[in-house]
Amino acid sequence: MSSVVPHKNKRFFELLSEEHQEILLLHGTEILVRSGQVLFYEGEDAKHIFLIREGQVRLSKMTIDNKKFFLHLKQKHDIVGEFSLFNEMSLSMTAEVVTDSRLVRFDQKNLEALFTQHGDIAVSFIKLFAKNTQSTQAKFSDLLLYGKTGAFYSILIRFSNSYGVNHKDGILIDIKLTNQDLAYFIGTTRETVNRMLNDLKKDNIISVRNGYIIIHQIDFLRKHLHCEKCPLEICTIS
Amino acid sequence: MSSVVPHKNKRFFELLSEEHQEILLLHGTEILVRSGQVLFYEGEDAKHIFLIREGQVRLSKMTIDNKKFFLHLKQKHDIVGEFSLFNEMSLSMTAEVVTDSRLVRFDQKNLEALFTQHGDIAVSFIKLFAKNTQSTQAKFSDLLLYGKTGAFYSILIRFSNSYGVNHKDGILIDIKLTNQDLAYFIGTTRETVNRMLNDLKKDNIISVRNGYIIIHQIDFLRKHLHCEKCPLEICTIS
DNA sequence: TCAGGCGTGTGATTTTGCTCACATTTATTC
DNA sequence: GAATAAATGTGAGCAAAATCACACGCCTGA
Repeated sequence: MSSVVPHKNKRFFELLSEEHQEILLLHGTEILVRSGQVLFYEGEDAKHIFLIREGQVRLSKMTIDNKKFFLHLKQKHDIVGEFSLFNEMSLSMTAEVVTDSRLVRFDQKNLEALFTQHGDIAVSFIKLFAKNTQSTQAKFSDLLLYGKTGAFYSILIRFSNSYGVNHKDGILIDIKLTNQDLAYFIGTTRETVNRMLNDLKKDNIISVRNGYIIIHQIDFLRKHLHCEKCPLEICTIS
Repeated sequence: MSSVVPHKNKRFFELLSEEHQEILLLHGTEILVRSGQVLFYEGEDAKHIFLIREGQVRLSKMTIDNKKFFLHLKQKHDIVGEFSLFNEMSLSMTAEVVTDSRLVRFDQKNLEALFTQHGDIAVSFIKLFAKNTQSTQAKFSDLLLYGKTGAFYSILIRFSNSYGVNHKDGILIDIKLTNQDLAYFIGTTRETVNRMLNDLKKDNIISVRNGYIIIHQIDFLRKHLHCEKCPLEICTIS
Protein backbone atom coordinates (compact mmCIF):
# COMPACT_ATOMS: atom_id res chain seq x y z
CA MET A 1 0.00 0.00 0.00
CA SER A 2 1.49 3.27 -1.08
CA SER A 3 0.45 6.87 -0.91
CA VAL A 4 -0.92 6.94 -4.43
CA VAL A 5 -3.55 4.26 -4.03
CA PRO A 6 -4.08 4.48 -0.29
CA HIS A 7 -6.15 1.36 0.06
CA LYS A 8 -8.32 -0.85 -2.04
CA ASN A 9 -11.95 -0.61 -1.20
CA LYS A 10 -13.19 -3.44 0.89
CA ARG A 11 -15.94 -5.20 -1.01
CA PHE A 12 -19.05 -6.71 0.41
CA PHE A 13 -17.87 -10.26 0.88
CA GLU A 14 -14.61 -9.24 2.50
CA LEU A 15 -16.52 -7.31 5.11
CA LEU A 16 -18.30 -10.38 6.38
CA SER A 17 -16.85 -12.33 9.27
CA GLU A 18 -15.27 -15.70 8.41
CA GLU A 19 -18.22 -17.41 9.95
CA HIS A 20 -20.73 -15.46 7.90
CA GLN A 21 -18.75 -15.98 4.74
CA GLU A 22 -19.04 -19.71 5.29
CA ILE A 23 -22.74 -19.59 6.03
CA LEU A 24 -23.35 -17.59 2.91
CA LEU A 25 -21.31 -19.85 0.69
CA LEU A 26 -23.20 -22.88 1.96
CA HIS A 27 -26.37 -21.40 0.50
CA GLY A 28 -25.05 -20.97 -3.03
CA THR A 29 -23.74 -23.02 -5.93
CA GLU A 30 -20.41 -22.38 -7.54
CA ILE A 31 -20.53 -22.01 -11.31
CA LEU A 32 -18.03 -21.26 -14.05
CA VAL A 33 -19.11 -18.82 -16.72
CA ARG A 34 -17.32 -17.95 -19.93
CA SER A 35 -16.72 -14.46 -21.16
CA GLY A 36 -19.62 -13.27 -23.28
CA GLN A 37 -22.27 -15.21 -21.40
CA VAL A 38 -25.17 -13.25 -19.99
CA LEU A 39 -26.28 -13.88 -16.42
CA PHE A 40 -29.59 -12.12 -16.85
CA TYR A 41 -31.28 -9.77 -19.24
CA GLU A 42 -33.11 -6.53 -18.64
CA GLY A 43 -36.82 -7.17 -18.45
CA GLU A 44 -36.56 -10.75 -17.23
CA ASP A 45 -37.79 -11.88 -13.87
CA ALA A 46 -35.14 -12.03 -11.21
CA LYS A 47 -34.25 -15.43 -9.89
CA HIS A 48 -30.67 -15.33 -8.72
CA ILE A 49 -28.00 -13.12 -7.43
CA PHE A 50 -24.29 -13.78 -7.79
CA LEU A 51 -21.11 -13.37 -5.87
CA ILE A 52 -17.98 -12.97 -7.97
CA ARG A 53 -15.13 -15.18 -6.84
CA GLU A 54 -13.00 -14.54 -9.89
CA GLY A 55 -13.57 -12.54 -13.08
CA GLN A 56 -15.57 -9.51 -14.15
CA VAL A 57 -19.21 -8.82 -14.85
CA ARG A 58 -20.61 -5.77 -16.55
CA LEU A 59 -24.02 -4.31 -15.80
CA SER A 60 -25.63 -2.31 -18.54
CA LYS A 61 -28.83 -0.94 -19.90
CA MET A 62 -29.73 -1.16 -23.55
CA THR A 63 -32.41 0.77 -25.33
CA ILE A 64 -34.53 -0.10 -28.34
CA ASP A 65 -32.74 2.38 -30.54
CA ASN A 66 -29.75 0.31 -29.48
CA LYS A 67 -28.01 2.88 -27.41
CA LYS A 68 -25.96 1.25 -24.72
CA PHE A 69 -25.12 2.47 -21.31
CA PHE A 70 -22.70 0.71 -18.99
CA LEU A 71 -23.53 1.18 -15.34
CA HIS A 72 -21.03 -0.90 -13.44
CA LEU A 73 -18.10 -3.16 -13.88
CA LYS A 74 -18.11 -5.62 -11.01
CA GLN A 75 -15.13 -7.62 -9.88
CA LYS A 76 -13.93 -10.16 -7.34
CA HIS A 77 -15.91 -10.07 -4.09
CA ASP A 78 -18.66 -7.93 -5.59
CA ILE A 79 -22.30 -8.92 -5.65
CA VAL A 80 -24.26 -8.86 -8.88
CA GLY A 81 -28.01 -8.56 -9.03
CA GLU A 82 -28.64 -7.48 -5.47
CA PHE A 83 -31.07 -4.84 -6.73
CA SER A 84 -33.56 -7.58 -7.46
CA LEU A 85 -33.87 -8.60 -3.81
CA PHE A 86 -36.72 -9.32 -2.99
CA ASN A 87 -39.05 -7.72 -5.39
CA GLU A 88 -41.37 -9.09 -7.98
CA MET A 89 -40.12 -6.33 -10.25
CA SER A 90 -38.48 -7.23 -13.50
CA LEU A 91 -34.80 -6.62 -13.86
CA SER A 92 -33.65 -3.20 -14.91
CA MET A 93 -30.26 -4.13 -16.30
CA THR A 94 -28.37 -6.78 -18.15
CA ALA A 95 -25.42 -8.60 -16.59
CA GLU A 96 -22.76 -9.82 -18.98
CA VAL A 97 -19.65 -11.73 -18.05
CA VAL A 98 -16.68 -9.99 -19.65
CA THR A 99 -13.84 -12.21 -18.50
CA ASP A 100 -14.18 -15.91 -17.74
CA SER A 101 -15.53 -16.02 -14.24
CA ARG A 102 -16.09 -18.18 -11.24
CA LEU A 103 -19.30 -17.20 -9.51
CA VAL A 104 -21.46 -18.36 -6.67
CA ARG A 105 -25.12 -18.34 -7.56
CA PHE A 106 -27.77 -17.79 -4.90
CA ASP A 107 -31.41 -18.40 -5.09
CA GLN A 108 -33.50 -15.43 -4.02
CA LYS A 109 -35.81 -17.47 -1.87
CA ASN A 110 -32.91 -19.07 -0.04
CA LEU A 111 -31.35 -15.75 0.68
CA GLU A 112 -34.51 -14.23 2.02
CA ALA A 113 -34.83 -17.08 4.47
CA LEU A 114 -31.17 -16.79 5.41
CA PHE A 115 -31.45 -13.07 6.04
CA THR A 116 -34.60 -13.38 8.08
CA GLN A 117 -32.79 -15.82 10.30
CA HIS A 118 -29.41 -14.11 10.39
CA GLY A 119 -30.22 -10.47 10.92
CA ASP A 120 -26.55 -9.66 11.07
CA ILE A 121 -25.90 -10.90 7.54
CA ALA A 122 -28.88 -8.86 6.40
CA VAL A 123 -27.29 -5.85 8.05
CA SER A 124 -24.10 -6.40 6.08
CA PHE A 125 -26.21 -6.45 2.98
CA ILE A 126 -27.81 -3.19 3.94
CA LYS A 127 -24.34 -1.72 4.22
CA LEU A 128 -23.62 -2.89 0.72
CA PHE A 129 -26.72 -1.16 -0.55
CA ALA A 130 -26.04 1.97 1.39
CA LYS A 131 -22.57 2.33 -0.04
CA ASN A 132 -23.81 1.55 -3.50
CA THR A 133 -26.52 4.14 -3.32
CA GLN A 134 -24.15 6.87 -2.30
CA SER A 135 -21.66 5.90 -4.94
CA THR A 136 -24.19 5.70 -7.75
CA GLN A 137 -25.78 8.99 -6.96
CA ALA A 138 -22.46 10.73 -6.65
CA LYS A 139 -21.49 9.40 -10.03
CA PHE A 140 -24.59 10.56 -11.77
CA SER A 141 -24.51 13.99 -10.33
CA ASP A 142 -21.00 14.31 -11.75
CA LEU A 143 -22.25 13.09 -15.08
CA LEU A 144 -25.02 15.62 -15.16
CA LEU A 145 -23.49 18.66 -13.56
CA TYR A 146 -20.14 18.89 -15.23
CA GLY A 147 -20.83 18.10 -18.85
CA LYS A 148 -19.11 15.38 -20.80
CA THR A 149 -15.69 16.45 -19.64
CA GLY A 150 -16.79 16.18 -16.06
CA ALA A 151 -18.40 12.86 -16.72
CA PHE A 152 -15.21 11.62 -18.28
CA TYR A 153 -12.99 12.79 -15.44
CA SER A 154 -15.42 11.26 -12.98
CA ILE A 155 -15.24 7.90 -14.69
CA LEU A 156 -11.46 8.02 -14.77
CA ILE A 157 -11.36 8.66 -11.04
CA ARG A 158 -13.80 5.85 -10.42
CA PHE A 159 -11.81 3.41 -12.50
CA SER A 160 -8.67 4.41 -10.74
CA ASN A 161 -10.30 3.72 -7.39
CA SER A 162 -11.69 0.36 -8.42
CA TYR A 163 -9.02 -0.92 -10.77
CA GLY A 164 -6.02 1.28 -10.14
CA VAL A 165 -2.64 -0.17 -9.25
CA ASN A 166 0.45 1.75 -8.31
CA HIS A 167 2.87 2.50 -11.08
CA LYS A 168 6.06 4.49 -11.07
CA ASP A 169 4.44 7.33 -13.02
CA GLY A 170 1.10 7.37 -11.25
CA ILE A 171 -1.90 5.07 -11.20
CA LEU A 172 -2.35 2.42 -13.84
CA ILE A 173 -5.91 1.33 -14.60
CA ASP A 174 -5.51 -2.39 -14.80
CA ILE A 175 -8.13 -3.27 -17.38
CA LYS A 176 -8.38 -2.85 -21.11
CA LEU A 177 -10.78 -0.09 -22.06
CA THR A 178 -11.44 1.05 -25.58
CA ASN A 179 -12.60 4.54 -26.32
CA GLN A 180 -15.97 3.06 -27.12
CA ASP A 181 -16.15 1.32 -23.73
CA LEU A 182 -15.47 4.55 -21.95
CA ALA A 183 -18.07 6.27 -24.08
CA TYR A 184 -20.70 3.74 -23.03
CA PHE A 185 -19.90 4.45 -19.40
CA ILE A 186 -20.61 8.14 -19.72
CA GLY A 187 -23.27 8.21 -22.39
CA THR A 188 -21.30 9.86 -25.16
CA THR A 189 -19.60 8.94 -28.44
CA ARG A 190 -16.21 7.40 -28.97
CA GLU A 191 -15.11 10.48 -30.92
CA THR A 192 -15.81 12.75 -28.00
CA VAL A 193 -13.95 10.40 -25.66
CA ASN A 194 -11.05 10.27 -28.04
CA ARG A 195 -10.77 14.04 -28.15
CA MET A 196 -10.95 14.32 -24.39
CA LEU A 197 -8.32 11.63 -23.96
CA ASN A 198 -6.00 13.42 -26.32
CA ASP A 199 -6.49 16.72 -24.55
CA LEU A 200 -5.48 15.07 -21.30
CA LYS A 201 -2.48 13.43 -22.93
CA LYS A 202 -1.38 16.75 -24.37
CA ASP A 203 -1.35 18.28 -20.89
CA ASN A 204 0.40 15.24 -19.47
CA ILE A 205 -2.43 14.47 -17.07
CA ILE A 206 -2.60 10.91 -18.34
CA SER A 207 -0.90 8.68 -20.85
CA VAL A 208 -1.78 5.43 -22.55
CA ARG A 209 0.64 2.54 -22.80
CA ASN A 210 -0.43 -0.41 -24.95
CA GLY A 211 -4.06 0.11 -24.27
CA TYR A 212 -3.82 0.78 -20.56
CA ILE A 213 -4.44 4.21 -19.11
CA ILE A 214 -1.99 5.68 -16.63
CA ILE A 215 -3.12 8.69 -14.62
CA HIS A 216 -0.26 10.99 -13.73
CA GLN A 217 -2.08 13.87 -12.13
CA ILE A 218 -5.26 12.62 -10.57
CA ASP A 219 -5.56 15.82 -8.57
CA PHE A 220 -6.17 17.73 -11.75
CA LEU A 221 -9.20 15.56 -12.40
CA ARG A 222 -10.44 15.83 -8.85
CA LYS A 223 -10.12 19.55 -8.78
CA HIS A 224 -12.22 19.90 -11.90
CA LEU A 225 -15.03 18.04 -10.12
CA HIS A 226 -14.52 19.86 -6.81
CA CYS A 227 -13.95 16.48 -5.34
CA GLU A 228 -10.56 16.82 -3.71
CA LYS A 229 -11.77 15.78 -0.32
CA CYS A 230 -14.47 13.29 -1.10
CA PRO A 231 -14.19 9.84 0.36
CA LEU A 232 -12.71 7.12 -1.78
CA GLU A 233 -15.45 4.63 -1.14
CA ILE A 234 -18.08 6.50 -3.02
CA CYS A 235 -16.00 7.04 -6.14
CA THR A 236 -16.03 3.56 -7.57
CA ILE A 237 -17.22 2.04 -10.76
CA SER A 238 -18.37 -1.25 -9.32
CA MET B 1 -58.41 4.10 -8.15
CA SER B 2 -58.98 4.93 -11.80
CA SER B 3 -57.44 3.86 -15.04
CA VAL B 4 -55.30 6.96 -15.33
CA VAL B 5 -53.34 6.60 -12.12
CA PRO B 6 -53.67 2.85 -11.68
CA HIS B 7 -52.38 2.71 -8.14
CA LYS B 8 -50.22 4.73 -5.88
CA ASN B 9 -46.90 3.14 -5.18
CA LYS B 10 -46.75 1.46 -1.86
CA ARG B 11 -44.01 3.03 0.16
CA PHE B 12 -41.63 1.32 2.51
CA PHE B 13 -43.50 1.84 5.73
CA GLU B 14 -46.81 0.73 4.29
CA LEU B 15 -45.26 -2.53 3.25
CA LEU B 16 -44.42 -3.51 6.80
CA SER B 17 -46.85 -5.59 8.78
CA GLU B 18 -48.81 -3.77 11.51
CA GLU B 19 -46.69 -5.47 14.08
CA HIS B 20 -43.44 -4.41 12.47
CA GLN B 21 -44.69 -0.88 12.03
CA GLU B 22 -45.25 -0.73 15.76
CA ILE B 23 -41.90 -2.19 16.63
CA LEU B 24 -40.20 0.28 14.35
CA LEU B 25 -42.05 3.28 15.71
CA LEU B 26 -41.11 2.30 19.24
CA HIS B 27 -37.47 2.76 18.32
CA GLY B 28 -37.82 6.32 17.05
CA THR B 29 -38.75 9.77 18.28
CA GLU B 30 -41.41 11.86 16.66
CA ILE B 31 -40.33 15.37 15.75
CA LEU B 32 -41.89 18.37 14.03
CA VAL B 33 -39.77 20.21 11.52
CA ARG B 34 -40.54 23.47 9.80
CA SER B 35 -40.18 24.04 6.11
CA GLY B 36 -36.69 25.26 5.29
CA GLN B 37 -34.97 23.32 8.06
CA VAL B 38 -32.17 20.99 7.06
CA LEU B 39 -32.09 17.47 8.46
CA PHE B 40 -28.51 16.87 7.47
CA TYR B 41 -25.88 18.36 5.23
CA GLU B 42 -23.68 16.77 2.65
CA GLY B 43 -20.29 15.96 4.15
CA GLU B 44 -21.53 15.58 7.71
CA ASP B 45 -21.36 12.34 9.61
CA ALA B 46 -24.54 10.33 9.55
CA LYS B 47 -26.37 9.94 12.81
CA HIS B 48 -30.03 9.53 12.06
CA ILE B 49 -32.46 8.36 9.53
CA PHE B 50 -36.02 9.59 9.25
CA LEU B 51 -39.45 8.31 8.42
CA ILE B 52 -41.84 10.87 7.00
CA ARG B 53 -45.25 10.80 8.66
CA GLU B 54 -46.42 14.03 7.06
CA GLY B 55 -44.72 16.55 4.80
CA GLN B 56 -42.01 16.57 2.17
CA VAL B 57 -38.25 16.36 2.22
CA ARG B 58 -35.93 17.10 -0.65
CA LEU B 59 -32.59 15.39 -1.17
CA SER B 60 -30.03 17.29 -3.15
CA LYS B 61 -26.39 17.73 -3.93
CA MET B 62 -24.77 21.14 -3.96
CA THR B 63 -21.42 22.02 -5.38
CA ILE B 64 -18.94 24.74 -4.57
CA ASP B 65 -19.62 26.58 -7.80
CA ASN B 66 -23.16 26.62 -6.44
CA LYS B 67 -24.69 24.32 -8.96
CA LYS B 68 -27.57 22.42 -7.46
CA PHE B 69 -28.96 19.07 -8.28
CA PHE B 70 -32.15 17.70 -6.78
CA LEU B 71 -32.15 13.94 -6.47
CA HIS B 72 -35.38 13.05 -4.74
CA LEU B 73 -38.48 14.52 -3.32
CA LYS B 74 -39.63 12.27 -0.52
CA GLN B 75 -43.11 12.19 0.92
CA LYS B 76 -45.35 10.49 3.49
CA HIS B 77 -44.22 6.95 4.33
CA ASP B 78 -40.82 7.40 2.68
CA ILE B 79 -37.54 6.95 4.45
CA VAL B 80 -34.86 9.65 4.35
CA GLY B 81 -31.19 8.98 4.92
CA GLU B 82 -31.24 5.22 4.59
CA PHE B 83 -28.10 5.41 2.44
CA SER B 84 -26.10 6.16 5.52
CA LEU B 85 -26.89 2.82 7.13
CA PHE B 86 -24.51 1.60 8.62
CA ASN B 87 -21.38 3.10 7.26
CA GLU B 88 -18.86 5.43 8.73
CA MET B 89 -18.97 7.29 5.44
CA SER B 90 -19.92 10.91 5.40
CA LEU B 91 -23.20 11.86 3.84
CA SER B 92 -23.37 12.46 0.14
CA MET B 93 -26.46 14.61 0.02
CA THR B 94 -28.35 17.29 1.84
CA ALA B 95 -31.87 16.75 3.16
CA GLU B 96 -34.05 19.81 3.37
CA VAL B 97 -37.60 19.93 4.63
CA VAL B 98 -39.73 21.72 2.03
CA THR B 99 -43.13 21.66 3.70
CA ASP B 100 -43.69 21.60 7.45
CA SER B 101 -43.24 17.97 8.40
CA ARG B 102 -43.84 15.45 11.07
CA LEU B 103 -41.02 12.93 11.12
CA VAL B 104 -39.86 10.00 13.16
CA ARG B 105 -36.17 10.13 13.86
CA PHE B 106 -34.17 6.95 14.35
CA ASP B 107 -30.77 6.51 15.75
CA GLN B 108 -28.47 4.48 13.55
CA LYS B 109 -27.18 2.38 16.40
CA ASN B 110 -30.68 1.53 17.53
CA LEU B 111 -31.70 0.46 14.10
CA GLU B 112 -28.71 -1.73 13.58
CA ALA B 113 -29.53 -3.56 16.76
CA LEU B 114 -33.16 -3.82 15.81
CA PHE B 115 -32.35 -5.24 12.39
CA THR B 116 -29.88 -7.73 13.72
CA GLN B 117 -32.56 -9.03 16.00
CA HIS B 118 -35.50 -8.81 13.59
CA GLY B 119 -34.16 -10.21 10.36
CA ASP B 120 -37.53 -9.79 8.73
CA ILE B 121 -37.57 -6.04 9.26
CA ALA B 122 -34.08 -5.93 7.80
CA VAL B 123 -35.38 -7.82 4.79
CA SER B 124 -38.06 -5.20 4.28
CA PHE B 125 -35.35 -2.63 4.35
CA ILE B 126 -33.42 -4.51 1.72
CA LYS B 127 -36.51 -4.39 -0.46
CA LEU B 128 -36.62 -0.67 -0.03
CA PHE B 129 -33.04 -0.38 -1.18
CA ALA B 130 -33.54 -2.74 -4.06
CA LYS B 131 -36.46 -0.78 -5.42
CA ASN B 132 -34.64 2.47 -4.88
CA THR B 133 -31.59 1.27 -6.72
CA GLN B 134 -33.55 0.21 -9.75
CA SER B 135 -35.52 3.40 -9.78
CA THR B 136 -32.51 5.64 -9.45
CA GLN B 137 -30.55 3.91 -12.14
CA ALA B 138 -33.47 3.93 -14.53
CA LYS B 139 -33.86 7.62 -13.97
CA PHE B 140 -30.26 8.43 -14.63
CA SER B 141 -30.02 6.39 -17.74
CA ASP B 142 -32.96 8.38 -19.07
CA LEU B 143 -31.23 11.58 -18.11
CA LEU B 144 -28.09 10.60 -19.92
CA LEU B 145 -29.34 8.74 -22.95
CA TYR B 146 -32.14 10.92 -24.21
CA GLY B 147 -30.78 14.42 -23.91
CA LYS B 148 -32.43 17.19 -21.99
CA THR B 149 -35.80 16.58 -23.58
CA GLY B 150 -35.67 12.97 -22.54
CA ALA B 151 -34.58 13.95 -19.07
CA PHE B 152 -37.48 16.35 -18.85
CA TYR B 153 -40.06 13.85 -20.01
CA SER B 154 -38.63 11.30 -17.62
CA ILE B 155 -39.00 13.65 -14.70
CA LEU B 156 -42.56 14.48 -15.66
CA ILE B 157 -43.45 10.81 -15.72
CA ARG B 158 -41.79 10.29 -12.37
CA PHE B 159 -43.61 13.18 -10.78
CA SER B 160 -46.87 11.94 -12.18
CA ASN B 161 -46.26 8.53 -10.63
CA SER B 162 -45.26 9.91 -7.26
CA TYR B 163 -47.48 12.96 -7.00
CA GLY B 164 -50.10 12.54 -9.69
CA VAL B 165 -53.80 12.68 -8.88
CA ASN B 166 -56.62 12.03 -11.27
CA HIS B 167 -58.11 15.03 -12.96
CA LYS B 168 -60.79 15.31 -15.57
CA ASP B 169 -58.27 16.28 -18.25
CA GLY B 170 -55.50 13.88 -17.28
CA ILE B 171 -53.08 13.66 -14.40
CA LEU B 172 -52.48 16.63 -12.16
CA ILE B 173 -49.13 16.85 -10.44
CA ASP B 174 -50.12 17.88 -6.98
CA ILE B 175 -47.15 19.96 -5.93
CA LYS B 176 -45.93 23.40 -6.88
CA LEU B 177 -42.91 23.26 -9.12
CA THR B 178 -41.19 26.28 -10.60
CA ASN B 179 -39.29 26.03 -13.84
CA GLN B 180 -36.15 26.38 -11.79
CA ASP B 181 -37.11 23.46 -9.55
CA LEU B 182 -37.61 21.23 -12.54
CA ALA B 183 -34.31 22.39 -13.95
CA TYR B 184 -32.52 21.34 -10.77
CA PHE B 185 -34.03 17.89 -11.07
CA ILE B 186 -32.63 17.31 -14.51
CA GLY B 187 -29.41 19.28 -14.39
CA THR B 188 -30.30 22.00 -16.85
CA THR B 189 -31.27 25.66 -16.83
CA ARG B 190 -34.64 27.21 -16.20
CA GLU B 191 -34.65 28.71 -19.70
CA THR B 192 -34.34 25.30 -21.29
CA VAL B 193 -37.10 23.92 -19.08
CA ASN B 194 -39.29 26.85 -19.96
CA ARG B 195 -38.85 26.27 -23.67
CA MET B 196 -39.55 22.56 -23.33
CA LEU B 197 -42.64 23.25 -21.25
CA ASN B 198 -43.96 25.64 -23.86
CA ASP B 199 -43.33 23.18 -26.65
CA LEU B 200 -45.39 20.59 -24.79
CA LYS B 201 -48.14 23.11 -24.12
CA LYS B 202 -48.23 24.05 -27.77
CA ASP B 203 -48.85 20.41 -28.73
CA ASN B 204 -51.40 20.01 -25.96
CA ILE B 205 -49.43 17.29 -24.23
CA ILE B 206 -49.60 19.19 -20.95
CA SER B 207 -51.01 22.40 -19.59
CA VAL B 208 -50.33 24.50 -16.53
CA ARG B 209 -53.13 25.80 -14.34
CA ASN B 210 -52.15 28.23 -11.60
CA GLY B 211 -48.76 26.75 -11.16
CA TYR B 212 -49.74 23.09 -11.29
CA ILE B 213 -48.88 20.89 -14.22
CA ILE B 214 -51.56 18.73 -15.80
CA ILE B 215 -50.44 15.97 -18.13
CA HIS B 216 -52.96 15.24 -20.86
CA GLN B 217 -51.08 12.73 -22.96
CA ILE B 218 -48.66 10.83 -20.82
CA ASP B 219 -48.27 8.21 -23.51
CA PHE B 220 -46.58 10.74 -25.72
CA LEU B 221 -43.91 11.16 -23.05
CA ARG B 222 -43.56 7.46 -22.49
CA LYS B 223 -43.20 6.71 -26.15
CA HIS B 224 -40.40 9.19 -26.47
CA LEU B 225 -38.47 7.29 -23.80
CA HIS B 226 -39.39 3.86 -25.17
CA CYS B 227 -40.94 3.25 -21.82
CA GLU B 228 -44.52 2.32 -22.63
CA LYS B 229 -44.35 -0.95 -20.86
CA CYS B 230 -42.01 -0.28 -18.01
CA PRO B 231 -43.24 -0.95 -14.50
CA LEU B 232 -44.65 1.93 -12.52
CA GLU B 233 -42.67 1.25 -9.38
CA ILE B 234 -39.35 2.17 -10.84
CA CYS B 235 -40.44 5.45 -12.42
CA THR B 236 -40.71 7.57 -9.30
CA ILE B 237 -39.10 10.70 -8.02
CA SER B 238 -38.86 9.64 -4.41
C1' DT C 1 -51.27 51.63 -4.89
C1' DC C 2 -47.01 51.14 -6.04
C1' DA C 3 -42.35 49.24 -5.32
C1' DG C 4 -39.85 45.23 -5.21
C1' DG C 5 -39.30 40.46 -5.68
C1' DC C 6 -40.02 36.42 -8.01
C1' DG C 7 -41.24 33.71 -11.65
C1' DT C 8 -41.96 33.37 -16.60
C1' DG C 9 -41.09 34.18 -21.59
C1' DT C 10 -38.09 34.92 -25.50
C1' DG C 11 -34.48 36.48 -28.67
C1' DA C 12 -29.35 36.48 -29.89
C1' DT C 13 -24.93 34.49 -29.27
C1' DT C 14 -21.65 31.07 -27.94
C1' DT C 15 -20.37 26.67 -26.53
C1' DT C 16 -20.69 21.91 -26.40
C1' DG C 17 -21.20 17.70 -28.22
C1' DC C 18 -23.02 14.67 -32.05
C1' DT C 19 -22.83 13.04 -36.78
C1' DC C 20 -20.61 11.92 -40.78
C1' DA C 21 -16.70 10.99 -43.45
C1' DC C 22 -12.46 9.32 -44.04
C1' DA C 23 -7.34 8.46 -42.89
C1' DT C 24 -4.26 6.05 -40.05
C1' DT C 25 -2.68 2.95 -36.79
C1' DT C 26 -2.82 -1.37 -34.25
C1' DA C 27 -4.46 -6.21 -33.70
C1' DT C 28 -5.99 -10.71 -35.65
C1' DT C 29 -6.29 -14.34 -38.67
C1' DC C 30 -5.19 -17.32 -42.23
C1' DG D 1 3.55 -11.52 -43.85
C1' DA D 2 -0.45 -10.29 -46.44
C1' DA D 3 -5.25 -9.59 -45.67
C1' DT D 4 -8.75 -8.21 -42.82
C1' DA D 5 -10.73 -6.39 -38.93
C1' DA D 6 -10.78 -3.40 -34.93
C1' DA D 7 -9.54 0.66 -32.74
C1' DT D 8 -7.84 5.32 -32.96
C1' DG D 9 -7.40 10.05 -34.76
C1' DT D 10 -9.19 14.23 -36.87
C1' DG D 11 -11.72 17.69 -39.67
C1' DA D 12 -16.19 19.91 -41.00
C1' DG D 13 -20.86 20.85 -40.35
C1' DC D 14 -24.81 20.77 -37.62
C1' DA D 15 -27.89 20.51 -33.69
C1' DA D 16 -28.71 20.91 -28.86
C1' DA D 17 -28.23 23.37 -24.96
C1' DA D 18 -25.98 26.99 -22.04
C1' DT D 19 -25.37 31.77 -21.46
C1' DC D 20 -26.56 36.48 -21.55
C1' DA D 21 -29.74 40.10 -21.71
C1' DC D 22 -33.87 42.01 -21.01
C1' DA D 23 -39.15 42.44 -20.94
C1' DC D 24 -43.25 41.30 -18.77
C1' DG D 25 -46.77 39.67 -15.45
C1' DC D 26 -48.22 38.73 -10.89
C1' DC D 27 -48.20 38.66 -6.19
C1' DT D 28 -47.20 40.70 -1.64
C1' DG D 29 -46.37 43.73 1.85
C1' DA D 30 -45.39 48.68 3.22
